[in-house]
Amino acid sequence: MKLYNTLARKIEEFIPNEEGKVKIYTCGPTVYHYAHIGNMRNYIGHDILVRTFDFLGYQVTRAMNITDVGHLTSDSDSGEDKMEVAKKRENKTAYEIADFYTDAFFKDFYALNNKQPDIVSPATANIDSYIRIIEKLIKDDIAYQSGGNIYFDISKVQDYYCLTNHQEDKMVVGVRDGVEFDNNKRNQADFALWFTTSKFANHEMVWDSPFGTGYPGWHIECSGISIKYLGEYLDIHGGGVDNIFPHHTNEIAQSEAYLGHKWCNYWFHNEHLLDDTGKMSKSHGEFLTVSLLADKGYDPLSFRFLCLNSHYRKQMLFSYDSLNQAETTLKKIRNKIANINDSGELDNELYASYIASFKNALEDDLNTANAISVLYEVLKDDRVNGHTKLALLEKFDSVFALELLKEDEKLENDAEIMALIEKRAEAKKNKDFELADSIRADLYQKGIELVDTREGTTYKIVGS
RNA sequence: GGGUCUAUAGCCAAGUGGUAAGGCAUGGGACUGCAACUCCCUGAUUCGUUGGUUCAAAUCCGACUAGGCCCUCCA
Repeated sequence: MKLYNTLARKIEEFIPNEEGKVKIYTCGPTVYHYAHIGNMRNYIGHDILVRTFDFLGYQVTRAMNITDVGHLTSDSDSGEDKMEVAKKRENKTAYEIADFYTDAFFKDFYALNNKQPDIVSPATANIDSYIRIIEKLIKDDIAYQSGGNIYFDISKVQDYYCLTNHQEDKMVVGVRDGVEFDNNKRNQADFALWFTTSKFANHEMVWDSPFGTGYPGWHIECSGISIKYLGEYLDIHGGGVDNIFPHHTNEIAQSEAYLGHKWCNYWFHNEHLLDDTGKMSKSHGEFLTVSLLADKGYDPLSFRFLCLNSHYRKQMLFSYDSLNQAETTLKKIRNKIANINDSGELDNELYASYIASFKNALEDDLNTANAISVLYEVLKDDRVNGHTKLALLEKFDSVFALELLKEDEKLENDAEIMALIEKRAEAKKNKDFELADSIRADLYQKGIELVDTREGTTYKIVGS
C-alpha cells in the first residue's frame, strides 16, 4: 500500500507499527455550525482510506473527535468564542448547540455511507486527558504559564516546522482578519494549551484544573483523544490540508514532547473542494450541505461518486454540472448492474485478475478514479459471466459504498401496479396506444416509472 | 514576503521517459407503436507558455503565466 505522507512530502510504502493492524485518527467536525459538502469530502476521503485497509485485510481501529468546545476566533486575548457566537445567534446553551450540530453532522455523514469510526469522542468528555498532558509538559518546562494561560514553548522542541518547511522569520502575523499578536507568548509561534476564566467573562464551558478554571486550547483535544484511545503509537493521522499548520504541527509538538518519542508515522491530508468563489467555506459562496443537496432531489451518493472520480489530494471544483454528471453516471451504472443475470459459476481466474487490478489502483495512493475504470472494464467484459461480475461488483462496493447492487424496492401496492402493467400490455397488444400511454403517464405521476425489457415490463421509483 | 500544491477535449479525469485510459455530455445508428432503459459507433497529431536534457518528454530540469491553499479559528 502506497500513501502520500505529508511528513515526508512524498508517496511512501505504508508500514504499520503492528503487522496487519492500522490505527487511524481523523480530525472531526466542529459543531457550532453545519458541516458543508467540502467538509464532507474530507470524511469521504478518510472513509475510502479505512475501507481500503479493510479490503486489504488490515484490522482497522479509527478514532474521531467532535470539537464541541468552542474555538476562539483569534489566538490573542480578544476575539470571541465560536460556540458563544452560535449561542447568541440561536439562543441556546452551548451544549444544546453542540448536540444539535453533532446530530446534523452524523445525519449527513451516514447519508454518504461513511463508516462509523470505532471511537467517536467529544472534546468535552476528555478534559482529564488534556490536564494530564499539560501537567507533564509544565513539569518538563516545555509549557509555561503567562497572563492566566498555559502556553506551549515551541523553542523546546526540535524541528517544530517538520510538516511545512516554514521559516519562522518569513512568517507573517495576522494575515487573516481577527488574528492579533499575543503579548503573553515567549515566542511568536507558541500556542495555548489552556485558557482560564481571566480571558472570558461569560464562557459557559469551563472546567476546574490545576491551572485554574477554564477550558482547553484548540490543539490539545486531538492529541489527548488520540493517545487516550489509540495509544502512544499512531499509524495515520488525517484531516484537511488547512489543518497542516498550525493544528497538526502543534499536535506533533505537544504529543511527542509529552510521549518522549515519535508519535505518528503517516499524515494524510485531503485537498479542498472549491466553488467558483474559491475554497468552500462557512462564510462565503453558497453554503451547501448534503442535506440541502438531498432536499434538491440529489442522491447523497452522487456526491460521494463525484468525489471518487477525482483524487483526494487534488483540489476539486464543485459545480452542479459535475454533480449532475455524477448522478447520471451512477444511475447508469446501477441500471447496468440491475440488468446483469446472475448466471454461471464463479470464474476464479477472471475474478482474481480484476480484483488485482482494483487492488493496484487503490494501493496506488487511493487512486479511486482508476478503481472506477476497473469497474467499467468489468461491466463491459464479455468474457466475464453474470455471477462473476456480480461477485466482483459486490467486492468493489465494499470500498466504494455506492450501493451499486441496491435492489429496487418493491412497493406496498405491488399487486396493483402489476395489474396495471398487465392492462397496459393488453392495450399495447390491441394497439390501443392511447390507453397504454395514459397508464404509463399516470404511474409516472405517482412516482413509478415503467421499464420495458425483453423479458417484460418492470417498474422502479422515478429518479432511482 | 515565505511555504506548498495544481494546470491533459465542452465537463469530470487517468497517465510518473516509449508515442494520449475511462466516464459524462454531443452527434449517428440498433431496439421500441412512441419513449425510457440497454447496446454499437463517434472525439486531443496533442497535454498552460517557453527554453533545455534525451534516440525518445504530458511525464525530467529551468524560466514564465494562471489559479488554489497555509502563515496561529477553518476540512
